[in-house]
Amino acid sequence: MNYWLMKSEGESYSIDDLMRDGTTVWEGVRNYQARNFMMRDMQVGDCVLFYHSNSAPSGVYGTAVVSALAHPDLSQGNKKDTMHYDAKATKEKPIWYCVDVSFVLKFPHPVSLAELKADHALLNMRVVQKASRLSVQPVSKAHFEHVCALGKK
DNA sequence: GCCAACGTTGGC
DNA sequence: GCCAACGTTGGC
Repeated sequence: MNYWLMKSEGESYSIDDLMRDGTTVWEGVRNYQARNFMMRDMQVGDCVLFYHSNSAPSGVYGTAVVSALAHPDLSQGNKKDTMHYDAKATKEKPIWYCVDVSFVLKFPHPVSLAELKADHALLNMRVVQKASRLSVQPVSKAHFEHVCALGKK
């Protein structure tokens, strides 16, 4: 069982959207490190901190669970999706993969990045480091549980 | 293989 | 909107 933090721009797909949908396909990741975490390390049942970036405030808004192993990201073959289309990918040899993620909980108290940064227990958490751009990051069990405790207050 | 140029991310 | 940090591309 692993623990993760996954980022979404609050404007494009929020915890409320996930609550409504129940499950979503985590399409659109175009970073090899993030892809590799999804492909190699994510298992069904892994716990996810759902992070809103570019939001007011940015921070962790709830939790989710990995509900399907990595599978080809269909948006790589869609020419109309200029952000995600990849001319080097084929159906036989996809480049990009993604998992499915299901809603678990929306925090009554979203934990802002400022709060995460101010908390000494989270000093080594990746998301609080400067310029932490990776959109899929591993999180320790202790950090995961600590953030959940803050969010449930 | 180096590295400059470029595009993207994301906090502020 | 600005800009620093980072990843990728492509010329050499």
